[in-house]
This record gives sequence, C-alpha cells and structure tokens, in this order.
Amino acid sequence: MSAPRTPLSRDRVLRAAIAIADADGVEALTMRRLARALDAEAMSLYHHVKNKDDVLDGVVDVIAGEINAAVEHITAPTWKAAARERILTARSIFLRHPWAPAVFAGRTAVSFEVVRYHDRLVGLMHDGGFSYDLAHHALHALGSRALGFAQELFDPGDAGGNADVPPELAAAVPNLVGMLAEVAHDDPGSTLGWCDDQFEFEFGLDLVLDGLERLRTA
Amino acid sequence: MSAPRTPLSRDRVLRAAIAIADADGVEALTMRRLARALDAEAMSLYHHVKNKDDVLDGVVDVIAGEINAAVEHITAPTWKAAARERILTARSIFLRHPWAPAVFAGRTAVSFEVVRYHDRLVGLMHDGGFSYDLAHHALHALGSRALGFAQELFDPGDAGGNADVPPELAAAVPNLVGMLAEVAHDDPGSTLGWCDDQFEFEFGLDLVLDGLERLRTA
DNA sequence: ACCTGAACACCGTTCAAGT
DNA sequence: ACCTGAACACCGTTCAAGT
Repeated sequence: MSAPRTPLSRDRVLRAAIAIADADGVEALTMRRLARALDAEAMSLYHHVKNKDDVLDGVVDVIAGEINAAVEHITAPTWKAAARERILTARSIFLRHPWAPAVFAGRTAVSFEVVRYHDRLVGLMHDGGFSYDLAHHALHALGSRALGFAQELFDPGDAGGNADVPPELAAAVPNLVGMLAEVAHDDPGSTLGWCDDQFEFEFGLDLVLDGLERLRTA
Repeated sequence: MSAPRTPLSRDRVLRAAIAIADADGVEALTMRRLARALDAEAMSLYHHVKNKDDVLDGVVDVIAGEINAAVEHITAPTWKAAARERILTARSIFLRHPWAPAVFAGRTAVSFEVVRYHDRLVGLMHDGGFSYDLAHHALHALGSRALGFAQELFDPGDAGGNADVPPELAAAVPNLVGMLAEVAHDDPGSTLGWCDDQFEFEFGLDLVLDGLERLRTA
C-alpha cells in the first residue's frame, strides 16, 4: 500500500505552496498545511527551506520566473509597444495568482527573477533611446505597475456603488456621489462593478508610458 | 499605590496600537502587547474592538483622519498645485508611520476617512475642469500615490548598488549594471542610497499629474 | 458595564531521536 | 542524508466568572 513517495525538494515545496495559496488564499498557507499537501510532517520542510519567510521569498521567485518565461520572446516595433506587452503579459500571470501581489509587496529580500525582469525592461528602454538615468526614473515611476499590478487603496465602486449607502455618509462625500451619479447616468445598470480593472490598469499604464515617451523625445 | 487608571476606550486602544507600530514595527503589534501598553489584560480589549482586524481597520481610519486634518486648509491656484500639495502632505504623514502603507494596502474594509480623502481629491479635480469620468480614471491611475506612497517592488540601489555583487549575477543583469555604472560615473560616491525616495516619488507623481492635465485640456 | 483568569485551538520553530 | 514525534514559546480568541 505504501506508494513510493516522491522525495521532497525545495522546488516541490514551493510549487505546493503556490497551489495552496491559489486554492485557499495565502492565509491558508501554513507550514503544517504545506507538509500535509506533500504527505510529510511540518518539520521535514525545514530540510529544504530555511523557514516560512524563505518559502514566501521562494514563491515570489518562482512566479517571477514564470513571468520571465512568458515575456521572453516578446518583440515589438517600439520600446513602448514592447514594454506594454510585457507588462500586460505579467499582469495576466497575476490574474491566476490573485494573492501574489500582496506577497510581492510584502517581501524585503531581492528576488533574482524580479531583478532579471527589471533588467530586461531597462534594456528595452535603453535600446529605445532612453538614457540610463531616465530608465532609472521610469522604473520608480512605474513601481509595481512594471510587474503588472496596481495598488488600489480605494475602489469608488466599493464605496458608493451599492444602493444601500447611508444618507449621512452620502452627505459627507458629495463629490463621489456626484461622480457616481454621472457614471450611472451615462451607463445605467452599472452601479455594481462599474470599475473595469483591466481598462483602468491600461489607462494608468498608458498615462505613464506616454509621459515617459514624451520625456524621451524632449 | 494603585493609580486611578484611565478607562479603556476604542480611541485609546487605537492610539496605543499606532504607538507600538511606530516604536517596534507592525509585527510587534499583538493583542497581548497592546493590552500591556494600556496596563490591562488582552481580553479586556475585546470590549472596545471587535478583534485584531478591527484594530487594523481602526488604525487606518485614525491615520487617514490625521491626513485629512493636515490637508484640510490647503488652497492653491490650480487643481494640479492643490492636488500635488495635498498628496505630498499626506506623504509626510506616512514618513512618520513607515509601517502604515503595508497596513493600508492589506485592508479590505473601506475606511470612512480614506473615502473622504478621495472625495476631496475628486472635488478638487472637478472644480479644476475634470469631467467626473476623467476624475474617476485619475483616481485609479494615481492608485496609492493619491495617498502619498508608491509601491516599489524593486530598488535598483538595493540590487546592484553594493560593491559586492557577485560576478555571475552581474553577467545576468547587464542592463542594470550599465545603468548603475552610468549613474556612478555621473555622481561618484553615490553607490549606496543613490535613489532619492522623495525625488523619485515627485517624479512619478508629476508624470501622472501632467498626463492628467493634458487629458483635461484635450 | 467593564474587566479578567484560565483555557482552547492554532501558529512557527527547535531538538533529540530515529532510519 | 533525510525524516519525524514531542515539545516550546508564542498567537488570537472564547467562556465563565468576577467587580
């Protein structure tokens, strides 16, 4: 009955960790749960990863590696088209791992694959006529958007899109109420989910890319 | 000897939580530590906050309230100057609470004070000639930058600024090496900490604000 | 009402012991 | 070498009991 179990390895541990987070969210990712998924004991994991932080660092590196593989062969006639396609491709991978942006943002260790991703982006811009100085500022200006996700602290659709917004709150935020009323008028029936994430991401991305192109040719 | 202790309250709990995070980081913020700071038992806190998530939500609301108070009386001749000053003022508050951006980013509950902050920003833009539709896109394009912080996934200074970068890594990221070499040449002795956070933040902010102004007048 | 001791169900991690 | 049982030092939170 005892199946010949595949031996543990760092790679197997990290892939199991991603599978758990994909299935049940990152808060479900515990050392004990991870061990159970691998048909082992929690303490066995420590022979292949240093500790839980190391698991999270490894997970970031694996996903960034997945992104690098996906963007590797992208070519485009201009730096902007190439950067845009790479970034939207990276974004498509995060759509499969919705918990991952928070993990990427929370890590302090430098991931080799993340560094490599940015290296190629700098190369793209430099080949496209950017000075290294401007490419450097561009990385900062893009921030997490370079890797395909935006940090939204406030979703107007969340705040007032629902019909059950209490009147005293409505009175406190007249401009949002006006904004929502206008959008609802232009596009009736869209009170819920009226923020198209993909559209908004591309809007913000193009705003930055267009601004950078303008600086490049200035 | 028994000093007449100030009774607990939600506000006292939240302010103590901020003080702990300011002093020792957000990972030091536990219910037991919070209780100790208030000279009480951990279980007593539950009479004033629902649970730890409620503490974090409350902390966000208090800090956002602090920001709203700081930006309340800002006036400027143009929408852009006003938005810029509000955002840089918000940023100055986060500099006092370096752990706060991660907490803001991690919360899902909507904070009244965060909503109010964005309401005023929308009002500013609408008064400045934005359609509500453009103001809406602008909020998404600014993302966390509206509240004064940027999510940096990758700091070029971290990755290769240090002199002890191993040669096999250097070979893997030729563009970053080139970029760093050029910057080092232009500004020798700046290998460490050569990314000026404030400058980079303003660079990215102005890129977005200028782009929005261009769309407004288009 | 406000507060608390003891307890419960979890964590990550260490250690000594197994094969 | 690789794996594991038991244990330790923490968590957040519940409950019944105090004032």
